[in-house]
Amino acid sequence: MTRKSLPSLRALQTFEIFGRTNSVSETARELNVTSGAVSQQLKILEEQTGFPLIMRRGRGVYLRPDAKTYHQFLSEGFDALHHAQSYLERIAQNTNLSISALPSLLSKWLYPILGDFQQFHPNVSIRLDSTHQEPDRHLLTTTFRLTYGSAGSRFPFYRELYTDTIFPVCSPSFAEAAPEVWTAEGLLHLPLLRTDWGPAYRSLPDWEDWLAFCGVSDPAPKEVGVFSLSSLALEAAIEGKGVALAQTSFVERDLQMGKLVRLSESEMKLPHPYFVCWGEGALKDQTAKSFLDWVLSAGRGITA
Amino acid sequence: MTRKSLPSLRALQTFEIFGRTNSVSETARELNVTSGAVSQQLKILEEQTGFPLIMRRGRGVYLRPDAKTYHQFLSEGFDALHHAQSYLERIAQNTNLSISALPSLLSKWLYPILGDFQQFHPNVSIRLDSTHQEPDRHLLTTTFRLTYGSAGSRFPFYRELYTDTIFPVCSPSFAEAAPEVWTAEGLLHLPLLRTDWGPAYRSLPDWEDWLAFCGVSDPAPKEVGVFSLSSLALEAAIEGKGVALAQTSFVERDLQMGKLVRLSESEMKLPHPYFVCWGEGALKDQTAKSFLDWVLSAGRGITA
DNA sequence: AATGATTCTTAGAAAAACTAAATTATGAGG
DNA sequence: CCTCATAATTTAGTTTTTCTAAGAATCATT
Repeated sequence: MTRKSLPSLRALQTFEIFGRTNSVSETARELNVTSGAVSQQLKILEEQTGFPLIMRRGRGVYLRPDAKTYHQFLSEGFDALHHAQSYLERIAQNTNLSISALPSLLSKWLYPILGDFQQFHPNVSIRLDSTHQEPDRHLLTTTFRLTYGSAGSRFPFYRELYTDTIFPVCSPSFAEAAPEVWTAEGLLHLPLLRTDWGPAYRSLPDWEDWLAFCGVSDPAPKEVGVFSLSSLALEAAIEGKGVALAQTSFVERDLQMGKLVRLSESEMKLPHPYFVCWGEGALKDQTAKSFLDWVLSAGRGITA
Repeated sequence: MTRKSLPSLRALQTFEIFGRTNSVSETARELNVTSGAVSQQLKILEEQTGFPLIMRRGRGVYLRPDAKTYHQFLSEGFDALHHAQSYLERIAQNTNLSISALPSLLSKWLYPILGDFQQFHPNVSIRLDSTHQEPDRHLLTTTFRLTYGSAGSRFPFYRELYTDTIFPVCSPSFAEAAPEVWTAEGLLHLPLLRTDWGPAYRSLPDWEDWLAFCGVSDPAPKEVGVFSLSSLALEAAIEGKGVALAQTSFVERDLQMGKLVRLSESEMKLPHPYFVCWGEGALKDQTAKSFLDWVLSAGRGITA
């Protein structure tokens, strides 16, 4: 990821302005320096790039034909830097929220309901970060982190959102084609979509746990795919590729819309709850406080 | 066009790397400086922007939530600078031609036939610049300039390309609807598309000149539009908006393709020829020499 | 409590950028 | 052709910025 080193940035900047103005003295004026300084910077750039960028002729100085495209690219770069700068000035007064969450939790639970919050806080710009990677432990880099289980308790402050429950689901057409989906034993010989939670979330129940929970004695299911995110496993189930273990909070909409059917009345509790976490000074901000209240009440909606 | 001043570029660069690595020492490594230097630059950026970008906590340093977007924009900027740099390294060995020409001459004559040249010089990359503005008088900034009349003789070297002739044209459907287009007198009451050549090219003939040339005594034509480029007037004629004065070299294709019809057998010579111009060292390059030969022979094709 | 890894803080050193003034080149105007 | 005005360059010396080095502080881990 390390990039090559650039020529002197000051020289690049000088060259960029010179390319626009085609005049040393005008460039000097824009940079608030003397024309001698500009002259030197241009020479430095030619030395450092090893490329003759400029033609000098008496009292005139001109970009070489080849250098014009180079100059255009540089201009775009400096434009972007200026843009970044004006962005910074804009956000200086705005209220902002930055929320990091586990990918599936974000895409399947928080994001679909986030509109409800924004409706009441239309001027708040929210930055979402979808990552498995837990942020710094003090939560300085993000206002809130939504995560699962023990990961939550490692942050300075945290509160339980809800404890999810799981049950098997599949697409309606799949259920019609394979009536044995309705019994736990029947599942054994069907394609089961498995979620690989990764080393940090080993404790999350998988098909073996579900089958044991249902009293199946020798759980050796047929396996078709390992998905790194539960949202991907659910997509596959919707497409009729097999049966997935779904979390209540993640499939509410898909069940309502008839894209998935629930295959069992009983359900299994996850061993840990989801948490919302924040850092030391986070709640000083009124908007952050509102968000916390809102997200907690949304979490209570799941349990109820 | 003058832009606002940026914070210290070195500080921006340091911050950009820090935002990617999230580590002072790693940033120091990438910049080949000590970590103390990085620490200072980050502080300088915060001072200059007046915005708290970074949270410090013991041995850890973190981007503030708000600063992440700022950092992304900066990253794009530096990406562009790196891109410019790699472009420069790439073109270092290539043969390049840079050609500046009057807009209509470029789009209506040179560009359509340029493929013939490139066919025989496939490795030559050509940069085209379409502008009314004449380049520096020594032609250091562009290899060739194609221009009209006296403008050509102000460059160190120049040769005549061709002297164009003009005649009226309109779309076939327009001619059908208004049979009076075929006589000069008939034109007087039709919508005539006029080209405004600007102060530098006053000598170019307009409708008044054409009507006088045809012997019409009191030329006071009805006028519908002034177009700053002759190529725009031709577009309007093709769309059936009226009658335009066309140059032979600009409408050859449109006549062949039946988009326009020529309304008079006679034609009027332009007072001056087009020129191809170049600067002192230009012909040292073999490719430039080939281009000159080619463009001159293409120009002879018009006169013949 | 010791250890190791990381960052921060200084003072002073090194490098980069700048100024001022002399110098060169050229174009414009008489 | 000569002179004047304009622009850019060069050089020496100064100012500013950036860097290093070494010690202090913080905090997770052992």
